[in-house]
Amino acid sequence: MNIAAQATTHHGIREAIRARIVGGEWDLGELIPGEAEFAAQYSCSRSTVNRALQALAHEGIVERKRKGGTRVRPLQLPQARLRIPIIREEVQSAGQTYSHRIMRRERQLPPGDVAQRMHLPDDHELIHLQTLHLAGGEPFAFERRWVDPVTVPDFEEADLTAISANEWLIRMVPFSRGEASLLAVSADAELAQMLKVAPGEALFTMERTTWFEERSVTFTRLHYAPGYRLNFSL
Amino acid sequence: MNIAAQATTHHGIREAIRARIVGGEWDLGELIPGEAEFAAQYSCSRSTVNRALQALAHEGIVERKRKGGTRVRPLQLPQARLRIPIIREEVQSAGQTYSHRIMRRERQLPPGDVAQRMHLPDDHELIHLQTLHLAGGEPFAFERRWVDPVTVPDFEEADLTAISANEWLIRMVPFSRGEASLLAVSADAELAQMLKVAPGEALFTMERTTWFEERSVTFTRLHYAPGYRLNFSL
DNA sequence: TGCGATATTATGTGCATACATAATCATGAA
DNA sequence: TTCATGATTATGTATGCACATAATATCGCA
Repeated sequence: MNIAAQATTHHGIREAIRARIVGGEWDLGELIPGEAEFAAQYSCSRSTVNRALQALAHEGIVERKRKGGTRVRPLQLPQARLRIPIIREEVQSAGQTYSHRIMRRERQLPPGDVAQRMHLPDDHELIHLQTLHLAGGEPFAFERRWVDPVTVPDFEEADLTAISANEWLIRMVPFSRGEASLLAVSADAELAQMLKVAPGEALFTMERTTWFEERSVTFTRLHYAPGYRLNFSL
Repeated sequence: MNIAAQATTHHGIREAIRARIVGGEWDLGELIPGEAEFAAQYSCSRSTVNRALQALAHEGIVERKRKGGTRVRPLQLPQARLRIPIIREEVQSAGQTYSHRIMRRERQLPPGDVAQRMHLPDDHELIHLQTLHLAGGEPFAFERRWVDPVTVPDFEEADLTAISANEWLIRMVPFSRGEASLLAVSADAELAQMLKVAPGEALFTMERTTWFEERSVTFTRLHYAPGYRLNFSL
């Protein structure tokens, strides 16, 4: 019933142990054999078993404690690696031609909730950008973005016709960390007009705030046209 | 500017190198020093550097190729680890009391789209369950679930008053893999009544299909009450 | 010059060993 | 009995070494 009888590679052993766990050899929360025991079973060194078990712990399959041993994780909480898609790639990989139109671009005071999410004072001016993303000429998503010109001084003169603001920022300020929320909103009049849908339509929405070393970079609110799904595997 | 000057532990070195990458010491796509070079710089063994760089590669910060060396990843695509919350924990961690009411429970043929998502023929009977999840007595989310009684024969007689179907299934069929989609839907009449909102309201919705070793376990469509946000960090 | 064989090189991996660290268990004194 | 102390034990981690593997560079020959 083993998935495959591999050589004594660390991920061969990882898969072997995973199969035994999934196969129900041990109950949830139960202690599984120690590294030395596995090493003997698979005739490999303890280091190799260690790497295998560490990988399983990293995945959340098992929990390990010094001296406490390794046990099957009691409640297997589903988790997934979610890739935030780049809109252009998303559209193109669906076989459609991508384009975008900048509807608005100006320097202004942000609304209170935006300033709050970016951890900025109310009187801090930001660059406000509205972009309509199109797939095959049809509205795909509408984006409202605020950028902090203090953190990204070059943004104000950036040429955003060839490359979208999102990709421009990723290129200029990589390795920024951030927070994101997913939610559903009803289309207001402006959104309805932009996306060519009826007011009140349910729109899948993603908000993102990103920082680079404690300095706010950008906040975006992205509304997808109806029918959009964000898929991932768990 | 170093995060911290640790000893020569593999994750000390990992963070040191990460800081140098983030600090812009090398351009995007540029080759960074080899393992031997880093080992010399930090006076540790090549194995230790190897682990550190492998971790960074796993994170997507760098790309490694045998003989090709290690280079900073050209386009840093944002990705996140999304934890699918368990509703009870979600409600309780917000300080509210959780409860649920089973509104419906019967064996029936599923709608075509459900059968399709579970990779089942149209004439395969499933257990259909409708549950209202409440936070502090108020509707929090409404769930329609289909369970395959062939894969999970015990489910039909499961006592779902103390424990929710979701947690029951996680306990009985752990380690199942699956797919999920996030989307926005407008409340139909039934949803509006269940969640006590106006028809047409935008509802954040999660669909999940899970399998255990090629056998379908369950498909759920979960509609959250308005105002819900799924938060995560990137 | 063109091309295939060979050498070189950077990462990938396994192993034996040594020591570190944290939690538990056993011991013994108050 | 209770509590402090030290022994025990399982995992965590670093190291030197050997060899595997893949991609590139180089060389030699036609």
